[in-house]
Amino acid sequence: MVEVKDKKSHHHGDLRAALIQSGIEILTESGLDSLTLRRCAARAGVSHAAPAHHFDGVAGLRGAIAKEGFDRFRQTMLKARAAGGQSPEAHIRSICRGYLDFAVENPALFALIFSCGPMAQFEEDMKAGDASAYGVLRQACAPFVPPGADPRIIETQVWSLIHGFTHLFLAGTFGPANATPDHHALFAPVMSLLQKIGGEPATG
Amino acid sequence: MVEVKDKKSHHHGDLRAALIQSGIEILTESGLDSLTLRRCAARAGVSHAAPAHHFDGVAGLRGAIAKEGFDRFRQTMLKARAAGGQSPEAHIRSICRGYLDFAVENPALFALIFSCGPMAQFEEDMKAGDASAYGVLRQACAPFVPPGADPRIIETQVWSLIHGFTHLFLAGTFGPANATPDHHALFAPVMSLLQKIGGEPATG
DNA sequence: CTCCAAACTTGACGATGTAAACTTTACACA
DNA sequence: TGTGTAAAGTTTACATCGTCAAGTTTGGAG
Repeated sequence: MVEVKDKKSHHHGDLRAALIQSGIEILTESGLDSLTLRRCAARAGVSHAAPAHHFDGVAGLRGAIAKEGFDRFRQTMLKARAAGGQSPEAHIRSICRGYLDFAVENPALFALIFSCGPMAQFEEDMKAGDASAYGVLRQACAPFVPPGADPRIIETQVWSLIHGFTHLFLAGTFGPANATPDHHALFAPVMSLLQKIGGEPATG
Repeated sequence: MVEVKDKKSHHHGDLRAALIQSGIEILTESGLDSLTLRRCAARAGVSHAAPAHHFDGVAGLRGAIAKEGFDRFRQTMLKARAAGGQSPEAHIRSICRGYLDFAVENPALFALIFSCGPMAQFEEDMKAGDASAYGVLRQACAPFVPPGADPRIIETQVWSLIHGFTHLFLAGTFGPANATPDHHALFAPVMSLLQKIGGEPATG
């Protein structure tokens, strides 16, 4: 069958993907409170109860959107890494910039990702290593792990730092976010500490 | 401050405070999704539309609860500071422990505090200095600010680190939160980096 | 005592999530 | 080729939610 939806057809083609896409658009345009099963259905051009056949209630839809958002999150960081310098230090810096930029450009989606329960839907991603958004960060931390040390120490420090700054920045803790023309200026303390965390990459 | 006594109400003694208290209880017992105007009203023993006379819609109620939660947050940190050592390093460590502990013990309230728009309701608190939860943290950072330096640099680093760890911990990024008997064990990397951030207090 | 405004109630409306019953379509299978 | 069945989507219904409008109670000022 063709992937183009036939309006005469009772079936949609790929309603699940269409609903996720609609949800992300709604999130971007109208914020987290506007993300609704019925609105997603309407935007996808189906009846209000259609999503029930693809997601387990509104929580299921939110989880699926969060998962898709998590993947776009990862791609943003990969792109940032590729665009910057190629040293281990530059990699960490670029990825953290990508982290912040994604959140600033997709605040509602970012909030959704971190408000879907205990991230249960990413459990397999977390174990998949480099395939997940945090795998990219983990990869960037690896060169700075001293031989024999637990990599999670540095990972925890870097994740906490970049995520905390990003979340607080979105929350307006560092001043009204929309009044800040360049959020990278505020980002300097994080970058400087990042350098201190990394120190010298453990060569070998 | 709220004068509890003479706010002579006709039917209820102090419905506004009762609604906030009911909301916090609902949050603690049933989570963020269960926080509802009607449920708060029912628990406080009033009709479903009574809250409208004290808060501007559900957003107003959430904001008021967040504000009260923010104050309890601050008190938790103050208590932690008083219970620990009295050196500048011990102050920062105790406060960060209080930060994490409050979030672990009140996850829904913590989430609410950081999900109420751009924290507009705390604007005056932010400027009030030590009177706010972040004022306590700011105070603890002060001894480590080099003479003439911008205090916001170290503040940003410490806030981002402790808040990021706390938020990610609640989200389960470091593993299922309920499967972690002692969250302070995971906290070690943060503490070690905190020591590195602080370095030597700028004796003045 | 009268009267008013604040505090609260009642009733209604549209929007939402969800479940059940129904209809259409695709596809395996004979 | 024809048919049955299950998936996919629709329709209807219902409880709950936020919010508004109007009515009712209450305390106190004049």
